[in-house]
Amino acid sequence: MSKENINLPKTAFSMKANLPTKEPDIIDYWKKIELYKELRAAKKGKEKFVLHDGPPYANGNIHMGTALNKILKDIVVKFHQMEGKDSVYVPGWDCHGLPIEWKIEEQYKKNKKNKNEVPINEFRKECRDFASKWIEVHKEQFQRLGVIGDWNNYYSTMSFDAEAQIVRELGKFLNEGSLYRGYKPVLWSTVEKTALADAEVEYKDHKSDTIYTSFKVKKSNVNELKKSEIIIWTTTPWTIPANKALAYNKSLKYLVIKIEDETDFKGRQVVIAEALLKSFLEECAIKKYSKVCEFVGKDFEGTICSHPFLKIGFSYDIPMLEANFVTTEQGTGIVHCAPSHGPDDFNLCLNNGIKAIETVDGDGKYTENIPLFKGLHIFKANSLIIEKLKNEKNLLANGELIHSYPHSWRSKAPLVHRATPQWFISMESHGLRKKAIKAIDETKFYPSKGKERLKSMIETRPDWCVSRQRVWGVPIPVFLSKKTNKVLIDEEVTKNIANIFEKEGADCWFEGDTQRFLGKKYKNTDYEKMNDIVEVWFDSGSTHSYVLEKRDDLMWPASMYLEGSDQHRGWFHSSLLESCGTRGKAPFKSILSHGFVVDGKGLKMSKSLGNIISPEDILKKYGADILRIWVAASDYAEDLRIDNSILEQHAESYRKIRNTFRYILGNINDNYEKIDFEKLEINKLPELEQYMLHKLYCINKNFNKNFKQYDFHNLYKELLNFCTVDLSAFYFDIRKDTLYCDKKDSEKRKSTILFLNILLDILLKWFAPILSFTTEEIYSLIKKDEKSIHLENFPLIPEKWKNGNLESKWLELIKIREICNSSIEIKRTSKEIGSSLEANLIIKLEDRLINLTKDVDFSELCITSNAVVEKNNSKEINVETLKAEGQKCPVCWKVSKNKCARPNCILNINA
RNA sequence: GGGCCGGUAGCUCAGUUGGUUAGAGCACACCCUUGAUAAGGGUGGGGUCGAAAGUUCGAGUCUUUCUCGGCCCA
Repeated sequence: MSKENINLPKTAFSMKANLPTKEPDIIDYWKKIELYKELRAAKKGKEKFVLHDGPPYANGNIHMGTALNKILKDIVVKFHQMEGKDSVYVPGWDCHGLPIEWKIEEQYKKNKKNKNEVPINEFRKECRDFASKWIEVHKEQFQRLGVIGDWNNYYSTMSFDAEAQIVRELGKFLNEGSLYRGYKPVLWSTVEKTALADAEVEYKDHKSDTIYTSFKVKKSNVNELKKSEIIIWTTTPWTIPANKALAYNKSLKYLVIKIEDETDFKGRQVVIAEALLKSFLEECAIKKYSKVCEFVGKDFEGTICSHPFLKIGFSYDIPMLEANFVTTEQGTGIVHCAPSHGPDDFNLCLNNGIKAIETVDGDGKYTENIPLFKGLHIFKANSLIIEKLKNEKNLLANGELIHSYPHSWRSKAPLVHRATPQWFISMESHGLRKKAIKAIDETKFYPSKGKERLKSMIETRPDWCVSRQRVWGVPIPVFLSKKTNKVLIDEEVTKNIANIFEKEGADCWFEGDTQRFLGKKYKNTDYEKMNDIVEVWFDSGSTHSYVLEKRDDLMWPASMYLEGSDQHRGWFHSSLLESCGTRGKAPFKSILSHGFVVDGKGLKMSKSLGNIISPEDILKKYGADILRIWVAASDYAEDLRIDNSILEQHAESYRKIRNTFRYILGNINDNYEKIDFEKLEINKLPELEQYMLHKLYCINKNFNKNFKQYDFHNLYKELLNFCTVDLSAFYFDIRKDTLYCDKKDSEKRKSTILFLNILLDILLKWFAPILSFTTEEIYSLIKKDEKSIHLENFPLIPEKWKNGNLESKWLELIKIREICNSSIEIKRTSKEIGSSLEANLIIKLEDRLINLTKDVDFSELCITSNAVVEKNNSKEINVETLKAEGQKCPVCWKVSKNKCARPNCILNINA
């Protein structure tokens, strides 16, 4: 009966969220109202914030890392939009490259189709279709996360305009002269028949053949050396036929020893680093020997050796060269150098006038430059080489070694270093390295440690190899003169090629008449068209040129690039180099990098550990808003942990937030009234509401501070704590009495409702970038005429809400309240009372606090039936709890011997 | 193997230039409430700050070594 006399909360906002079924409806709604267009229209002409999307590879379903990245981007974009900026987000995809090519080749293998018999453009079309298919899948998956962007006008690296612009960009390097044709050993896969990018290489254990072999000294300034042989150790016997030099360390100590064992080497003098003598003797099973002499490495200067295969046709001189990469970690202290098969070897030889030649072809077979072995596959050569070395009596020992070795990430086949003609962008010739380092200094990094990470990479990286011997990509638009073998450099030709690509796509490079690329100035019979393609990092590193610069809705440079920390060597890196090379500046003003998603124990997710958790499963079980909370609550500067218990915890927090909204909505009965903050007459409000306004002011201040630093986990934590500590356990609990029991026209109740309206307005906006779905659900409930919460701006909280005096007073009150609670708890545990309304308080305070709190009703604050304040002679706060005696008011449930003080109380009405 | 980054309660995170008994929320336990109810309130337990050594009157904070994890590189 009494329930009719009180105002119980009533709302259409359900307690149960049901996000997995509700969220897709909200996405449909956003599509229907064309939210992205609305967002642009709402901020037309405002300052832009452009988060330029790093294109994910259009291949396979998204994983947690992608989900994290996209949600974080969306949170940043939404924050800036609500800050008042025109915050534009255009998603993009990376489409060219080896992984897709492999997928198509796999299909061919399944269907017993031979790739070499398929016309190149038919193959390319299949790659293109494959990428297109995955773009569509990704689009749905990203939108399901709540990500708002220009999904209808996304960019891709394979669009014709992109392919054309990539040609123009590369042309800039070509025409200025920093793109050069070099001959360098690159990591090569004999299975895929291509050079591999660093990112395409994985290191894992591999069993290699090892040999100790000897090089006879032909000429030396040291007498004892003239009668000696140099010993080398290698894990790649197949490179011996390509040997062109030996390297020593000038500061190491070396020994000449005479072997006495009854072997091929009996009586021969060999040279070895002193530090490695022991292991050498052991591994070569040398028992008897004598020391002849010792000397330091620099004495090797001028020494010339002959090849172990001297007698079977390898008659060229082998000089000994000084190199600081020679160490005493393993081997003999002298390193065999094959300039075609190792970067160190290559550089050392180049500096000494020894050029790398083509020793091994793309299939992994020796070329005609290697006598005796021509046509033999290098992976089958070791045993033959070992046998021949034995025949020549130049093999001391051979064995096997398991060590970390580069492999192709696709085929898992071991890789080799192979000298091939490649296209490079020089880091030095036009000051690229310098420009890039300067650009890094001018960029803001979140977290700041990213700056050093990127810088140290740029400082030490070699020239950028931009060519690949594959087909699915943008062709390197270059012609070589058949007469001079020189590169044709003519801006007009580059421009011409780009314009053709723009209309027809890059496929046309591979078929039809080449004359039209050359124009009228040159004859196609005089030039050879190159068939290499551009590596994909150049594709994506150029997005700033064909996305940021080309689109009217975007701007160059971007406000921010936001990717996983691995992209310091990926997209951040290639974008920086490309842009500094062509424009002298970075294409971004700031970089935000995030860590990796790991499991609950901090281990990376892997099939073998079985700890992989997919976004799809989370969406099905919890919904996107929970995933978004996980992103917001985690510290992205480090790795982000996720597992079921972590998600469960965030789901629990979500329920708390949801119920906070539900309490407000219930008490205002879903009748939201917009309050003008500026016109608010604060002084007319009860002090509690004034204090809560001050609270809002403070939290807003921190909110803005945290946002400025992209410190979302602290921002979210403060909001969550506000909901639990300040609202649920404090303000809401206290004001239940007023809301439920006061007459609707009571001033206090009206003030409470007023505050709840303010609170709802502010909370919705604060949470909108994170809880994109839930806040929209609420918004649609209370604002029938407005389209979306995401079109709103963050609240502007008037300075006059700040009230420092009130804060210090209420901090004291809260302290007293806590002591009261402890006192009540004692009586509760002893079962003397149950509800706090069964208690009366006697609070003893010192004079200072008595004066401070003389207008305070502690029974209201502590939710008890009565509370009296008495003077305390000590500085302590003492509280005594007594069981309230009398009758329980059926309306407000306060226990009293007297009549209820409330005017609308039933007891009074009946009396 | 090398470089960089990190390890604070079961979980997510605070912890200012080294300075009292290391904090918050969640989770947990117990109690209350049944007018936010698959909700709400109260109280409480829980940490040798990854390990060891060192510098210091004093170390979560500085140094070194080790260990575990992550990213990048070879």
